[in-house]
Amino acid sequence: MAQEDIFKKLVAHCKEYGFVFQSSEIYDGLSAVYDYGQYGVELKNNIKKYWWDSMTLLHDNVVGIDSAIFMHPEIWKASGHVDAFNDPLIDNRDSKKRYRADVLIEEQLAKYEDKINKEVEKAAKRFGETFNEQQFRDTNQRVLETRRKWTALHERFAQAMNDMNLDELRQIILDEEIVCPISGTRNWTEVRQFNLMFSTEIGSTAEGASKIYLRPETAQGIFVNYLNVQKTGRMKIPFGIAQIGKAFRNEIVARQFIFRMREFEQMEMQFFVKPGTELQWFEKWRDARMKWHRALGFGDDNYRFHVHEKLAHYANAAVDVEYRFPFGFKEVEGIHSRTDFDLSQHQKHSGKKITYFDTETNESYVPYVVETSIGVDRMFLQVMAAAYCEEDVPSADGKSEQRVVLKIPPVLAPVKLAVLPLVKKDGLPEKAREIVDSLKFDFPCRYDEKDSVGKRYRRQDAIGTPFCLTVDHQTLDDNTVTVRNRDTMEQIRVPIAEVRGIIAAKTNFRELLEKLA
RNA sequence: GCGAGAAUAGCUCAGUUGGUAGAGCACGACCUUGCCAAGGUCGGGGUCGCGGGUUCGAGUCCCGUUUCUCGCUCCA
Repeated sequence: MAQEDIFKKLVAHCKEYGFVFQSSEIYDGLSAVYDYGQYGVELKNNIKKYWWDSMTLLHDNVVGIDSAIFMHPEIWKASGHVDAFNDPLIDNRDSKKRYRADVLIEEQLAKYEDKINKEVEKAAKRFGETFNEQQFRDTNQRVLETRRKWTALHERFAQAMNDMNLDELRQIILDEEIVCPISGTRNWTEVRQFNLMFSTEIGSTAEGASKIYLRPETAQGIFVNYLNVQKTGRMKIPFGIAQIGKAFRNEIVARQFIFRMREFEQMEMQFFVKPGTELQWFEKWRDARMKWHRALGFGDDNYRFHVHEKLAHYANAAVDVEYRFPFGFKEVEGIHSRTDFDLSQHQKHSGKKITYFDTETNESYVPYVVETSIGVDRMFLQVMAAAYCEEDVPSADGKSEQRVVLKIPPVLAPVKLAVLPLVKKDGLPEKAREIVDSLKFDFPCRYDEKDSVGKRYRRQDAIGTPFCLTVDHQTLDDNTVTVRNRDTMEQIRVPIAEVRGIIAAKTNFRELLEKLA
């Protein structure tokens, strides 16, 4: 089956079985925003717990925080988001191509510079042989003319960018007769600005409200709390701060289901280190994070690193963990060596000294940062994609049929155990209810008595329940039940008293975390 | 954001030249069977995405709009 088909089925499955719904669906939906359903929220919470525990339990030098979504507007100037997230874009109506208006104008400036250089080069070569005063004057005139144009354009452009005057930017493109490289025409649309940050207002308008942004990443909440945590937690470098929280980006095109959403959740850990040691910590965390992914058992070959060739302005090393999705390898997590960019920027913009005094070396420095940043929603999609299976199984009449099963690692599964009376009579339902009541304090259990037991097994397969416990007539005699394994469909008969221990051992985080320690 | 296509029950879909909406599965109740789904009987559920227009009459034709899919574009 084509990989895209599997992806479509996965999306349909997510909706049909209560994992993910489109936001505001009864009002025709809201683009690129999704809600998690009754099983989705359980899976998502389990993923978050796996990450949180692996960070804060396994490392005594990593602590968590939960910072607010609203932050001081100056933070986004310091971080570079206000500038970087405000690109002016223009479309060519003929080629249907979109360009950054500022880039088009910069290219025009570069053309002038080329022209000047070529003239000068040509003249130097010619006058090396013979000198002609008239030619010299003409060349000089042309160079001066071009240089004048360059200067005028440069000033006009700088002014327009400074004011973010979109009409002026468009006018510059028209005046300079800039054409689309594809269509060669000057049939341009208006210049539009797509601010990737959502904004709202804080304070009552009567008293003069001020613009405030919904954070486009959670990292800055950690950076601005660096001093608080370091001091109150008596943290010594190296140490890390972990955070799970929502972030918001007004994506121009946000598609591919929950892979790219306008409102999404990040799990980020910023690890503060001594300058000069950042690359070895970068490597350590890169490997630790890969281990975390592979410990889930979806197959080591389905993960790979993607090393960034082009680095963001703040980074001196960056790598992605990619997973083989049905639509190709895609980024799930990023590990970045962010240098001291963020803390230095906040030091500059806030005017507060953000340095660490190292008592071992008696040095004072701005710490370097190694970041691990993973999207909860992408991780959720990755688990669902990896878990979704269509299997041929033998049916009662000897033929083969298909079952859809989510092979979610038991520790992440939304429901751990389904308790099923074999028949809906003879006191079996009552006995089954009794078992649910005794186990519901330990892990999520579900009771189901509707339809044949085979059908109930399939329903549990579809939501990834790792174990089904069946109460039959023998149970009433000797207090034993059968426990069915989701993946092998094999059953074992065990005393009721042992069920709690068996299920708990397989669904506890301890076993998984021990692989990472 | 641009272009093309689509939208009818929870899901998958049918619905003729315009004449007051159907199937299968799913769901609920009861009966029956009883360890790997789809026996029987009965039942609930749709202002046909939304808003206008044409018409005696619109699921069907026209316009707008929203959402989705695909392509382009974008993507710290």
